[in-house]
Parts: sequence; structure tokens; C-alpha cells
Amino acid sequence: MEYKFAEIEPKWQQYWEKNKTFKTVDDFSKQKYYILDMFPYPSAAGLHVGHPEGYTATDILSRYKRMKGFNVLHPMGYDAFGLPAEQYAIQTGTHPAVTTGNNCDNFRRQIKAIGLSYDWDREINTTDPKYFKWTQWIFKQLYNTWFDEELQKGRPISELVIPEEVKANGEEAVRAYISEKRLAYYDNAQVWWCDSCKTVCANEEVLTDGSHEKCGNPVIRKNLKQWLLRIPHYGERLLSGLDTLDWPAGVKDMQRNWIGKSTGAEVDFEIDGLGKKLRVYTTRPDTLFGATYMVVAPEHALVGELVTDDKKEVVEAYIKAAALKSDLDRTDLAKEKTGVFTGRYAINPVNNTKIPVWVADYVLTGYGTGAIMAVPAHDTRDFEFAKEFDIPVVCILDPKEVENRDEVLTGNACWTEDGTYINSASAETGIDINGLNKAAGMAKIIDWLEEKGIGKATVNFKLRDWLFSRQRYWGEPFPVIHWEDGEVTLVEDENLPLELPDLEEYKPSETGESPLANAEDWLIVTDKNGRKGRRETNTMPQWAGSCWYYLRYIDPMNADSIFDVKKEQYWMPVDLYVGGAEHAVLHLLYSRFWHKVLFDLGIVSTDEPFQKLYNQGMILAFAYETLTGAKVTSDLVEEKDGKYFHTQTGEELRQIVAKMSKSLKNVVNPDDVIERYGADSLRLYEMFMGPLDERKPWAENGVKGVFNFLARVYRFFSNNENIVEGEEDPEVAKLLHQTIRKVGSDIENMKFNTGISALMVFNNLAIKKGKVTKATAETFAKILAPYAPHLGEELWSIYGNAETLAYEPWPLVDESLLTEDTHEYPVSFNGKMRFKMELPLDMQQAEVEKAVLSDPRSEKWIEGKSVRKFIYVPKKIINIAVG
RNA sequence: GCGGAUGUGGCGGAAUUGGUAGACGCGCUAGACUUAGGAUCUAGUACCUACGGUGUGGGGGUUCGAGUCCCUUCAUCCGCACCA
Repeated sequence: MEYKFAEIEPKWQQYWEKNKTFKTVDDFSKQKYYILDMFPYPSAAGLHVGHPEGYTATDILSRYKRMKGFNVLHPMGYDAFGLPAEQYAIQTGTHPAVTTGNNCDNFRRQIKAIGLSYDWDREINTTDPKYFKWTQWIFKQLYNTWFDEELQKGRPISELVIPEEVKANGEEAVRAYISEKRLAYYDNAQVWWCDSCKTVCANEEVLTDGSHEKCGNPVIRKNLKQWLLRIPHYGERLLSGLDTLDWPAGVKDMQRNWIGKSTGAEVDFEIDGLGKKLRVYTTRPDTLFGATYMVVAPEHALVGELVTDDKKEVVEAYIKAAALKSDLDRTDLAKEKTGVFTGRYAINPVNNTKIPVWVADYVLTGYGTGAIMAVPAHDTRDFEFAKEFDIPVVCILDPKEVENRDEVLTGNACWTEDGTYINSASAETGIDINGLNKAAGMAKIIDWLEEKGIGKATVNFKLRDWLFSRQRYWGEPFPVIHWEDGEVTLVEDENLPLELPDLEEYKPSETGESPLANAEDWLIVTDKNGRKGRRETNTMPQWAGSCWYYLRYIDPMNADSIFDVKKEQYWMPVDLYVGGAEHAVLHLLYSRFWHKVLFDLGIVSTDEPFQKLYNQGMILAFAYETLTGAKVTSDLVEEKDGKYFHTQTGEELRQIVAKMSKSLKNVVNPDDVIERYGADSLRLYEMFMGPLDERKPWAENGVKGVFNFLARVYRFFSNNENIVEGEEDPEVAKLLHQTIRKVGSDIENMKFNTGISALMVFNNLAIKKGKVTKATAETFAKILAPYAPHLGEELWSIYGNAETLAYEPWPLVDESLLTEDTHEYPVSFNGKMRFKMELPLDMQQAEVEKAVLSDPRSEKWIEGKSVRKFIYVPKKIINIAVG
């Protein structure tokens, strides 16, 4: 009667595999439920104990939904392009496809060992040409789409109207015009370049000190021809779409923040003596009267013209220095603001005052117009700058009743909140907002600017064009040919996928091109007219494959189209998407962007891909440090009487909670857990640790606890001496139905930890009673099965059932067993529970009072006091206020 | 600095959303069984000066009643960070 999980579990895994138990059929008559895990990057290290957390949660839900009669789509795949396989190839010459294949095999083996109910016939792999054929195809759609601002909608490039004046300038001009509209375009872009590795680095490979994480050498900015995607066009849609989604508030906020919509105005300032205008973007056009200087970014196009001869040397030196600074130097490390005067003045349009124009790197080139009007009295950054360089501070907004009002009025403090305008009128220009508040002043100024043609209300986004190419081998090739005459064409659909060439040498080339530039045979193409061209040597970033994989699961074998339209309409959107919070912005924003483009083009049927999103919390581990804070690896720690000591020095250590890491030697491998306790224990423990969305530490003893529970379940429920015929004991029957309800609702609410607790409570009662009916035992096996499917199936078959229980209907709750006619009330005096009392539910308040107050146990709490108030809340509580 | 969380026994965590604080599990204590084991079973286990009192990071408030609501404060974690 021993719980032999090592025999039970592989047996059922083989059964499921052999019978294709979890194969999903496209039965459109059934209600669908699409439940998706973020697919893993198959690293050489194998599955981490964090992976099964989310996977188990979705598996429980999937199994539950199947039992509830839903048609469940629950697939798995691999996000297998990426750097490590390529680095390994550079070192060993092993083709990344080989490394990747091995890693995927290992991941598949590990995932199957957990007993997850995926439909393995739908497995996908982003590196499979049959898959990335469609990644390339989507890229072509992006390239051939423009964004219609008016309709707020992506449209085919064929519907783009070319203005006559552009046409008049010839084919080249038309091509350039279209290129400026395409959602995917090819242009110079700044990238990080490591000169010692001869490679481009992703932002996340650059450490905060500006060095390359791989080699420690400093990275530099380099201009290279790159593919970019015009995601900011979708800023408004990506922002407003969030309101319709059932996502964690934190993720929505992060996306809103990243999109960074702001409203304000663009205003033109005449540059004195140059006959040119300088356009600024400001969110505070209402503070124009307080503008005492202007700033342009060092990279601003007009800097060269702006600077006067006597300032040339200084300004050029400053620009050069700014170019060498990393982003970080230009932001938070730079406590002091820097900048130089250009020698030039601009004219403030509201009052015709001359104000100096500076160059300073606190103004960024990529945002707004790359130039600002500075209002030190009402902007903290400008205030700091003005103080640094002794520029006048003119207060134009009276904060009224605040402590430091006098300081604000005299320009000695900065005020960014609302107030009443002062000094904000000019007879010369005819504008006057004195006495108004911020909202009114803003509206009036914008009207005035628009009327005069000096400026207009504008919306800006922080979101920038998405740098979409990498100088790498192991990624999707762009289906693009650059011809010798300058034309760019896309590879025809029938010639997709464009596969990667085999290489001997995976090192990047000297010029900053990807290793693909070494593949001569692949690289050079000739068209039927003898024209020569070169294939694009950049590859797509890892995001590309993960941007749309959820769509391919719907129809993964389809060779003729990305998916069948009917199937897409049936399965989309994803009902629940579970994964780590680290993808809160990039992956989820990029996916939404692609999805919206596909929606606009009529390729998908929903505007948003993921209806509900859930982030599982990270699994941490205990770690140890000395009392002075030095970390000690876990293999050097021993526990004595609840305290921890260093095995070598004997020093007392402190237990802390930290991320699992090789350096702390506290990484838990799921394989080891399965070997010692079985997959059901692993699953159960991961769910029992605590709320799914919280971070929590792994504790080996906890695994033992759930293992003991499963062993107790097995010993009791597999023993036919305990399983009897006849009527169920009323107490058992009642608890069973409470448990059915609790387990079901806890699964729906993803409160798996308390669901397990309810199963444990029932198991404890069953064991205490010593016997249950067969019907009860079968019901228990069913509600246990989503959590511990191997044990569930085992018990189910022990009871004589030949088929899997995976599609058995979820047990119904017999409400008649749960309705009570009495309730055990806690009786409190002054809010303190003193005793319990069973009372009929239909008793009236007066009788309840009589019954409670006449109870002998009430005497001592009332003695010498008077009853001031008697609270009776039916089915809840009785409280007596005495005093 | 801004935004988002989270603080409950020795530990992981429950608490039907204003109604018995500490479910369930770990650990611990005592006992049973025993060809001794990291097995199983039974009982106990928030704290204290224990027929009572105190307790959900601290302080205040609302209420018959507060872990839950309000004000205030502290600590930790995660994002973002010169976006004009």
C-alpha cells in the first residue's frame, strides 16, 4: 500500500501520450477556452523550478475546464532563437540548430515528466522554418502597411495616396515617400557596438557603467543601417486598448508609462537674426510668459546654424563630449546640469522678449522636437539649470496659500502645481491670462497660438520606433533583397521561408555586419535581368517569434496560410495568459502592436490578443549570510535548533530569502524533486506555497508535507477495505460537497493554495472516519485530479474505470446537503468571543436575545454591568455591548 | 523623485471582503507502535505574570465589532526615472 509514485506517474504519462488524451479537436460547437503559457527559451540549464509554477497553474485550470465541458486549447512550444546557442556555436562550431534541438528535447522531457496536459501535436518552435516562414510573412505585412492617422488604422500600402507634388519629383521621391509611411523601414540608427567583440549589443547587454557584460570593455554608439518598426503610430490604440483588458493593474500602468502619452503644444519661436524658427514641444504652453531661455539637444539639426562664430569652439566641444557620454551619464549620474550658450537669442511670441538659446544634454533629441522653452519658475529641471547658470527666474503663477509662496514669487523656489497667473499679459501681442487658473490659462493660450498660427495642440509619446534588427546569425532572416541600383524588394511569398545558410564561422564580420555577411553563396542574388543584389544580413530580434506564436498554435500544421480563418475566429482571443512579470512591457506590448496591425489588415478577428493576463510570482530560495552580510553558499550551512551555522567556521548565520542562483548554490532542479517525491508532489507544492502571484521561497520541508498528504490519500483511498457501499455518513457527505464547491471556485479564482488546503481537510476527515462510500471516493479522485492528475487517474482506475477521468464531468454540488437550519454562533461580549451557541436560523431577534442572555455562560460577562446593545447578525455573529 | 505592491505565530501562509484572527502545511513537544525509521498513528502547539489579559509593522480614528475602512508613520521589494 506504499505510494509508489515512481511507478504510477510514468504509467499515466505513457497512457496520455499513447491515447493522445489531450489532443484538441476544433469542435466549433463547444464552448472554447484558450489557456496559454508564456513559452520558454530552452536554455542548456534545463527547466528551472520557476517554470512549473505557471505551467502547473494553467494545467490545473485546463484540466478543470475540460471536466467542466469546455473545449480547451492548451499548447506548448519553444522560443528558441537567441544568443546562447550562437555564442556556443562561435566557441565550438556546433550549429545552433543542434544545440537548440538538444535543449528542446530536454525541455520536452522535463515538461512531460510533470504531467502537464498539453496537446503535443501543436508544439511549435520559433526556429523551425515552417514556423518562421510566417514570421517573415508578417514582417512583409508590416512593410506593406501604413498608418492612417485619421482613421487610426493600419492600411495596405496600395491604398496610400501619393500627393501630386511628390509624384512630380519622380519615382525616387515616390519611393522615399512610401518608405516614410511603411510600418517597417530601413534607416540609420544608433546601436551599441563593442569594438573588442566586434559586435552589436542589445541594450540589456550593456551594464550600467557602459561596459559590455560579456567582455567588460566599453561599448560605443555606432550608426548602422537598421530595420525599425513604427510602433508609436499605434500609441493611442495601445493605450486605449488597455482599458478593455483584464490585466494586473501594475502591468497596465507600466505599459501606460512606457507609451508615455503627453498632451501639450508645439510652439514656434523666431530666432533673432537668422530668419528661421525653432519649434519646441511643451506640456505647459500656459507658462510661455515665464520662459526665460531655450534649450536645444546637442544632436538638434539646427545647432550648427544657431551657434554664433564666437561660440563655435565651445559648443562643438560640448557636443562632442555629450556624444561620448552614455545614456546613464546623461541622466541619473549627472547630478549637475551642463550646457553652453549658443550666442543666439529667440523671440518669445507671447511678449516679443529676447531669450537666450542654450545647448544642453538634459534635452533629449528623440522626444518632442528636441528643443524646449525653459520655464525655471515652474519646471524643476529648468529651475536647476537656471540656478546653475544664473539665468533669470520669472514667476508667473501665484501658488497662493502655500508655505513658501514668497520664495516662489521671488523666483527662489520652483512651483509646478496649479495657481493663479500673474505677469501673463502683453498689450503688444494681445494675450492676457492673468487671474486664470491652469486649466483655463492652458485652453486660452492654445486657442491664441492656433489662431495666430504660431503653434498648435500636440500629443507626444515616449514610445520610440522599435529597433527591429540584430547583427546576429541565430534569428529569422529578413525576407529582403537590397539591389545594386538601390531598390529594395521583398522575397516572394512562394519563396518563403528564407532559411539560414549553414556556416563554418559564426563570428560577426569586421564591419559590424552579422555573420550572414560571410555566407557568399546565400548572400548574393541575381534577378532574371542580371541585376545583382544582396540579401539583408541582419536578422530579427528574439521578440519576433514570440510576437505571434499564440496564433500559430491555432493551426500549427497549416502549410498554405498562417492559420485557418474559421479556427482563428473560434479560438481567439486567448482567454488566459500566464507568465512572468518580466515581460510586462516589451513582449506584451510588441505582441499587442503586431496583433493590432493584423487586426487592421483583417487577418485576425480581435483587436487584442490576450483577454486576461496573470503574472505568477517568482520562486525564491533561502540563502545564508554572516552577521556582517557576507553570503555563504548553502552547502556550507548546517542547522541546529532553528539556528544556522557555518560548517567550517562555526559562525552563526542569518537566513535570508534571495533569488536562486548558482553562486549561492540554492538552485532547485525539478528533476531532483520529481525523483524524490514525484511529479504530483512537485505540482502540489508549487501551488501550495502561497498565492500564485506572490514571490515566495522554496522550502524542501514543504514538499515533504504535500508528499505526506498524497501518500495518506493513496494509502486510504486505494485500500478497498476503506471503500464501502451504501449511504454516506452525513458529516462526510456535507464536507465532500463543501469541498467540491471550494476546490472548484478556488481553481476559477486561481487560489490554488487554499483549494489544496480544502482537499487536505477532507482527506483528514475521511481518514478519521475510517471509511467512505465508493461514490465519495470517486468524487474525491475527480476533484483531486486537476492538482495531482497521476494519482487521480490511478485511484479512478482502481475503482474499476477503464477510461481516463480527464473528461469526466466535474461533480455537481448538492446544495441540499449544504443548507443549514441552525447555525453555531460565536457569542461575543464587547467584541471578544466568549462561547459558541447553536441557534435555529429562523429565530427572531427577541428570542435570540432571551436565549443568549439567559444562558448561564453569559452571567459572568454581564455581572455588575448593563447590556447597552445587542447585535444579532443572522448566520454571522452575536455581539453584546456591556458596560 | 514618480508609479505599483507587500508587512499576520518559530516558518510558508488562511480569514466567506466589516463579524470566532492564526484554516492547511512545515517545524516543535509529549505519547503509541516498532527486527530504530528522515516510517506511521494520537494529542498539543500565537504570546504572557493563564478561570484573566495581550495580540495582524508603529501611532491615531470610525464602529456594537477592524487584519479588513479612514488618517498618519516606518520598513522591504519591484518597475520607471532629465520624456519638457
